[in-house]
Amino acid sequence: MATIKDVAKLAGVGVGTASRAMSGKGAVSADAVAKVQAAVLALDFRPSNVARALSLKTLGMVGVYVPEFGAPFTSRILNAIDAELRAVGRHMVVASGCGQGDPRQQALEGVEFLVQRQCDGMLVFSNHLLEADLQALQARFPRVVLLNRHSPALGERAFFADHEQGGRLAARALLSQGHRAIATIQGALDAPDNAQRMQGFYAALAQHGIDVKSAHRMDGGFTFASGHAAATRLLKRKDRSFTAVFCANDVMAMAAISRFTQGGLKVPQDVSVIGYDDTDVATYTAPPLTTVHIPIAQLGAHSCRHVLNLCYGLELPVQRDFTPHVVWRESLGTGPHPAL
Amino acid sequence: MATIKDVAKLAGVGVGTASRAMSGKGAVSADAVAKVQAAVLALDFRPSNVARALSLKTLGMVGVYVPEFGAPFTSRILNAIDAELRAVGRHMVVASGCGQGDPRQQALEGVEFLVQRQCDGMLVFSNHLLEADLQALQARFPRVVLLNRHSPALGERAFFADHEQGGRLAARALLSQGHRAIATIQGALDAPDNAQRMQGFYAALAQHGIDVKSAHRMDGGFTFASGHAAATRLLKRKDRSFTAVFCANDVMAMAAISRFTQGGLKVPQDVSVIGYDDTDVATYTAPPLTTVHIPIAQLGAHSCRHVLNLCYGLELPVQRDFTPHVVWRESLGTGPHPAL
DNA sequence: ATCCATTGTGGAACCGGTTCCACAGAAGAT
DNA sequence: ATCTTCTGTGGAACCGGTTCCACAATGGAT
Repeated sequence: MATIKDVAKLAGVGVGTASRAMSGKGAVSADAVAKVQAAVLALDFRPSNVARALSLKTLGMVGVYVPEFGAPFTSRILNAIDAELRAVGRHMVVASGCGQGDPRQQALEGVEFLVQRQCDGMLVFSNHLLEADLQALQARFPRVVLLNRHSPALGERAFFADHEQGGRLAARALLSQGHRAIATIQGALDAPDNAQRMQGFYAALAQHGIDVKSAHRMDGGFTFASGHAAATRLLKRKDRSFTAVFCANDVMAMAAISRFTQGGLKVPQDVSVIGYDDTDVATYTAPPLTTVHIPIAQLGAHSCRHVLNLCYGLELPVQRDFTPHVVWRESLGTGPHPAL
Repeated sequence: MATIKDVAKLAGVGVGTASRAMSGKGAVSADAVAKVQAAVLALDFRPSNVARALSLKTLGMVGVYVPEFGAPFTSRILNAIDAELRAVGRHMVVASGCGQGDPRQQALEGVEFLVQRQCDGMLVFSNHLLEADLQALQARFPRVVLLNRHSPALGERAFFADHEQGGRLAARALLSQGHRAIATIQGALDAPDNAQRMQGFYAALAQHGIDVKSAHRMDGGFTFASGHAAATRLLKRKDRSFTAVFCANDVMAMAAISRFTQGGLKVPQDVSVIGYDDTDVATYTAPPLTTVHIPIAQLGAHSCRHVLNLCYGLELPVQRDFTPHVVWRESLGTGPHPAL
């Protein structure tokens, strides 16, 4: 591999001149530039960005932590981030939660790994880190941005959608179709965004004096399997008075539809289902899923821009408003009551 | 940030000794080791692996190219790769296909990006690179491994499942359930693995003198939308004599089930559907999808090990046999003919 | 003719590790 | 007592870029 010294020698100039000629920073004569360019071409010179990184104290890379590549939001977030980074010539180093230990431990480890790799900045997508973990991280490594989660410690460096509003929207969608007897399958108990959407959901129902029987409140975990299991539990109840189910994400909603169908219930004729997230699968369930759209790609893109601004002094426009809305498809039918 | 010089000074030793004490390579007295360790702790010293990389000529990172994070296999492959890399203290740099240009152009760009970033090795997952592209890449950057695809240029550095066998298994599954009138929705036309599975599928049918009417052969593109569109076209045909559909991946199969259900056809009573890949969604469609399992996670893991062996002289065991098998669920019912 | 910017230049220092090398001192062999 | 190992050591060179600095040339103003 040719080095800058080879280039300088072949071009008949000093290394300083060669470096300036290539970077365009500093004064160089047109003649020198031409000679250097010729040498670069002749030698197929590619600068080592390890050496450059050592000198400039930046690798031009941003770390991204995701719990799992297959999780609902992950792919959209990563696509958005990669596009933003590549657009400005940076790249991403991804760490996912692996190894043994609980999810928090995995996240701590993954993040630690990224810190050690000397990323210039970091994007973290995790429900399992504690506020104290974030605080400690942020003290040691200031250029962290948190995705899909609020955090006092991070303040402006946390990007999140209004999940309470999302929950309210889901509730209103059900009420507007005449449902009153409602069941829920919530997401991971320790996930803040789960708590928010459920809170918004129950609050909007309460406004109309409606309550979800505790017997119809199922715990889930945001996964296919947990949604399937929760749906099974709902089917097994003797009291199957509910006419609609709110699932805290689409993955669980899809599994629930699958389970209901297997159990002989028709969606939406026998039971309506509303999901949350509007991930890719939602359009292609049977029937297609009515769900609350979360603009997660934008959230990924803008949080990435924020990191870029922090790390490289850029001034990319950053937006912080990620308002959810309901996408109407076919899994939500009309219920027995008048619309509210 | 403390440097090794600070550590050496505080410990009262030379930098050479400090380096040796930390790495454990070379002779150092127990006394020196103790002093260095104390200094490391006192200063919270973390070696710069940029500097280390410059000296050792390796960054300890492996590049991974994937066309899209949300594509069916992507998440399983990435999970597997990340686990393997982290297990040996390496990390991955991911580039996805973004920017404008056709998929081939995007792949070329993404791969080029990784080369320039000086990865030690590279894992490429792309159907769109031409054989000539692979040859050129491999000449310039020898430590490339190709995923899910055969390539003469790469030989042992290409890892792939036996998709012809997969296609045959799908055909036999349909025949064994008494189906003769069969429709197909194939994947991307330019994808080698699509061609292989379709070839195996048609060959196995032909062995029993059965043909798929050209009117029942639909083109797809491995995406939800393309599967949905193909199913729509099948529904619109006046001649709806088929009793089963083979879809070249699960994503299209899921969309097809959704579309059939919407069109008033019951799966599997009116039409059977068999998918391909056995991705996460397959278990939770309505009804659950019978499909051909491809051990893609193992393929990811073992190709990654191969790269590790190439790059770092490791001797991790590498397996190259990725035999598909059918996973029986409920979307495939019995047809009107005797089993074959 | 003298002075002062201005422009362009080569080389050295620097980034922070690893490793080679020369050399000191102790232990063992003759 | 002398000669050889052997262990441990500090410092210098090195990796390949960037940038600072001293120092020409060049040109214009006085």
